[in-house]
Amino acid sequence: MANIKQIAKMAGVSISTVSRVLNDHPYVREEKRQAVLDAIEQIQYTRNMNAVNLIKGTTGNIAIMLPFINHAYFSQLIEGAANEALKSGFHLMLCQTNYSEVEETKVLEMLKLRQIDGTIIASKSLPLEQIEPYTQYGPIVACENTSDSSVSSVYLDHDRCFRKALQLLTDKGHNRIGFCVGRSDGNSTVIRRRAYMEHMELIRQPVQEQWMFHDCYTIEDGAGVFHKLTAMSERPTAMLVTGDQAAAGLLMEARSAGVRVPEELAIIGFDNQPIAKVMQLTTIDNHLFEMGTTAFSMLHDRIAVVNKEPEHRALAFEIIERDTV
Amino acid sequence: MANIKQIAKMAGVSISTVSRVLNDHPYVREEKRQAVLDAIEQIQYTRNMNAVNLIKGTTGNIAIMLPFINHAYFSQLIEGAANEALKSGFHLMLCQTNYSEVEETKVLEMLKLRQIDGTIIASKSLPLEQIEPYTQYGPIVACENTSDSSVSSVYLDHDRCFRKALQLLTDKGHNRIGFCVGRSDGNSTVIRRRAYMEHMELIRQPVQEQWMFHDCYTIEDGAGVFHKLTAMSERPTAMLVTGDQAAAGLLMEARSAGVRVPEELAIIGFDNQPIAKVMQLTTIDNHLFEMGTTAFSMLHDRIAVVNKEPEHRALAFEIIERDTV
DNA sequence: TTGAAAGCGCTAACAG
DNA sequence: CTGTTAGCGCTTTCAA
Repeated sequence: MANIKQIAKMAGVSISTVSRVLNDHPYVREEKRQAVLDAIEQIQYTRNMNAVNLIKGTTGNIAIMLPFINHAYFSQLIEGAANEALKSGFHLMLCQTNYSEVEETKVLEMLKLRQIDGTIIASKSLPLEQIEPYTQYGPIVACENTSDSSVSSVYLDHDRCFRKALQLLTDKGHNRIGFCVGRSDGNSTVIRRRAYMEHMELIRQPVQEQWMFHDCYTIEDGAGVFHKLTAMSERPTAMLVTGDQAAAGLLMEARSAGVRVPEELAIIGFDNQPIAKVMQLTTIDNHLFEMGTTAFSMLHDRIAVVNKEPEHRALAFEIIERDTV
Repeated sequence: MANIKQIAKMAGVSISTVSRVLNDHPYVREEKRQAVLDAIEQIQYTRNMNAVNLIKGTTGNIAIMLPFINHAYFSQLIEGAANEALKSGFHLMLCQTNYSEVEETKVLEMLKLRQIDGTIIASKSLPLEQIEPYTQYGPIVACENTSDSSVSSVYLDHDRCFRKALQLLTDKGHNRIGFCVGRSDGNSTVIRRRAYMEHMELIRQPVQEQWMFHDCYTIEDGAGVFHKLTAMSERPTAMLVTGDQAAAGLLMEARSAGVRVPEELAIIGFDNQPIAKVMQLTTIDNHLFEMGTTAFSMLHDRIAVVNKEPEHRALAFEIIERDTV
């Protein structure tokens, strides 16, 4: 395929001149520029970006690390990041890890291999200490609180968020409260669990282990929770469900089983997804799209300005009250 | 950062030897190999992939072109492709286009710029003639029928699929049938519309323009359709909805408005997504995940074997009968 | 304004 | 088995 040398020959100039017009440098006489442009047009020349990348040491690619894709939470996040990336002319590499530490490390290694200029960590299982060393190879922005780390972050304050939701439930007269979360060992789960424990203590309610559900991601998972609930002798009257998909599944089953919502069972979802609106589900809007855009722009800033201080930004959230509380 | 030369010096060998151990070539005496490995370990060396890419002319990256990400249809497709890509050690670049021809062209140009080794087109608006020329720069696999083109494809036979669904509706006694699709000018819409027209003629029913809805993607879009339907004096008794999200929205509103499903309104969705199962929605499983995996493996084959014949593969589909028909 | 030349870091003949 | 050498295609001093 055509290269810069051929263009130079065709246009009767040196390769430096070709490079100059390619890069919009000043100081190229108009007629030479035209000659180069003509030659480029004629043989349909395009730069070999690998050569450019080699010499520049950058690629214009960034990675986004996530466990799986087919989930509304990550889709929204990705969409936000992708939108911003598109605007800045960056390419987004999707790195699915299934929470495997080996795969997560591979993503980080890409930074060292100079295949990407930076990475967004949407969710991970690797401990932070194993991630930090990689910041010397390129900026990293995580979508969870990593304060005091060289890894920047944009996150939801799970503690405040959970407490506020619990308080709302209590205000509405619910004391028998349960919750559903994702990974049982995830960073956010630890925080939420603690917030929950403290709230229960505050309102002087015993804690029921069986009211805490893990691995709730999909509509079906939510539906499953309802059936587990009905099998219990002691049931909660309110559920906090992190993820509208799961919350919707729970709500759907509850309604079709004739349970009165919110009187017999109040539900608060998370993420403010379309399904929540249609089902009139009370939910917490945690600005996932904005999380994606912010993550990208923080990353972008750090790609542009080397050694920029790490930054940690908490996102606002709000409770959208609808019919399930 | 460290390069191959320094390793060579440290290990007391030539750069070729270093390259050989890096590439697992035979013919390297064990003690030299060990010396190289030690040096690599010592200064935490990793290859600069841009140099490798330059010389090899490949990147190990492929692109997936799609209009938007945050939609179950594409999420499933992406997940399939990403899964396969992961297995083969390829990286997936997410290229969101919003159906803009400019953006779509940019994705194709990446092939020329040697930023990717091939591309999957999940959905596009660019005419095929403008895509074909790019196959000289790398393989392209589209997720829609492109028979007789240099662009390979893996697709759903929309015609057969629509007819079969329409027939089911008719068999169940529904003659007043409407449908919802995505883009009004999309390739699949043309096919579906024709299948619909012919079916209506077959069963000697007049065609009602107002029963054909476009741009139905989300749950909310589906809910909106129900309200338009109720505002009509002449209403269909069955709807074919391409996309379970939209179908679910329609179904949800219908049920909560007290419409008897399927007697007064039968609904068939598409994609067999989790929401369909939970809502007991009859739907068509069109194997989207498989479409993604197949698209990738077809692409992969063509990256490995240059000038392999284009291939066109139709995927099977099946109707999952539940409670809405 | 322009061109020559020195790399960027690596691979792969080729000749030992 | 191993090293020398010639590039891959491009950018960027430096000198003219």
